[in-house]
Amino acid sequence: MNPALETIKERGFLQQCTDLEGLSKRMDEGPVTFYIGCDPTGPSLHIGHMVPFFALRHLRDAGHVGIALLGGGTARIGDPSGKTETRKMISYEAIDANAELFRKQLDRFVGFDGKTSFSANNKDWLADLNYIDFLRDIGSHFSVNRMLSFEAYKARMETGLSFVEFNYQLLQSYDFLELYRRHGCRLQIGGDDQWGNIVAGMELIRRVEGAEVFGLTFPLVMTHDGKKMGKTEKGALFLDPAMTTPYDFFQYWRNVSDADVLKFLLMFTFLPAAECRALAAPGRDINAAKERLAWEVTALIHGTEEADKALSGAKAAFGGGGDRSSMPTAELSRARFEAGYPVLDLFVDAGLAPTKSEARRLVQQGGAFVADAAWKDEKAPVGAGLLDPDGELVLRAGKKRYCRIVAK
RNA sequence: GGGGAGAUUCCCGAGUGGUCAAAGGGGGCAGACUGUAAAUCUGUUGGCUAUGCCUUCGAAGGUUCAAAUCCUUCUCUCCCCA
Repeated sequence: MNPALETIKERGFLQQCTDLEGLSKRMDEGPVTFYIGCDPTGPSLHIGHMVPFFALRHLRDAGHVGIALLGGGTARIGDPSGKTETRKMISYEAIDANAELFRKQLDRFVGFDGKTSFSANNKDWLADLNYIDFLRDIGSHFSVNRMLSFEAYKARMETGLSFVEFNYQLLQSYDFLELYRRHGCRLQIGGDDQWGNIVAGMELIRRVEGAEVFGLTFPLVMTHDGKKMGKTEKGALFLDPAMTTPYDFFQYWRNVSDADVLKFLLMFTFLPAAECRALAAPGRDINAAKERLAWEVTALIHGTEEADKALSGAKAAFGGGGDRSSMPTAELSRARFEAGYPVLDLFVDAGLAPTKSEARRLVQQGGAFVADAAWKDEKAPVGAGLLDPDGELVLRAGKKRYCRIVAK
């Protein structure tokens, strides 16, 4: 098999391929142009979006040409694949703004050079489509019977599917065709929920252009206990540091299940596969492997400096040395400590509890720690005497949530 | 266009005049056990100036001493027929 494909497979990115042998042969012959689509439906990419882009880098590094297609046009109607209900419509302005944010984040991760990797936006050819022409030229190639047999639509037959969403597949197929015409794109890669759309695009190109193109999907990445990877209590694991801090991002990886460590090392880092396997080998310190995983992924997304800081902050919090100033920090008024800071307010102000009732529960259940000692009395105020000489104080909620307070 | 069913707290879902901040499950949080893992067990899960007060059962009105529960209008969803 083609070495680039071998890498993809070895690292766990290969779920299905329309013609593995044919694709392999094609890739042996020379650079293949491929694309990944991604609809800008929110203000930031999250880690779940990134799986195909890790693959893009592997393929790109093997000499192939990757296109990141922003779905500025398709986001206007919403993809029903893998969803159980209609997504809310987003304003055109918001989509355009999101697309630009996505493009910047992707540029940072992929490094678009305009030759071996670049971005495109399907708004450029979808926004001004003529309905009649589109039906005539594209729509006539689609069979409703066939579309209804696709798993992506089947699931929605129960809950309802609007006509608009039903057309998503046509637009995505048209994207593939357009990229084939403009850039000679011969391969579309994406999550396994895109299989139906990818195959449809492939068939459209065969009918219209008589050309053979390929599709390849990645497994839907689940944690070993069956949850969607990258989902936290607070929502997804975002790339935007303002939405998910590098520290929290780091902690997510530091806390993955033992059973997921190897899989995540292979998929979300660029460490050689042999090294990944060695790190996660039985008998090796699994926590060291998690720490490495966390550092590597954080460094890829936020840079090595932020990764170092997150690691250092985590070590300080969990008692492994490190630098306390890298811990999550909140600045509070010194005067309030001098007046006696009500504990409940303190935990709320530090961001460790969303409401005072939650803070109260925390204290009552023995999960509130001030300077490493459990605080038992919800009524007792925290005085300035507990601040260390630097005017600092470490609070902890439960076992893992830390906040360093700096009194000013 | 006609007929029917429904909208409950983060999610699913019970509740059909006071005993309802609302059963049960899921999820979350906390405790125990641990390795910042998993599994398991226990507790907890609207807010607050707190033995009480305020907000919440699709929206707005109304009946009543008292409404998630009854009436009116509206919005939305689903199903059947055309």
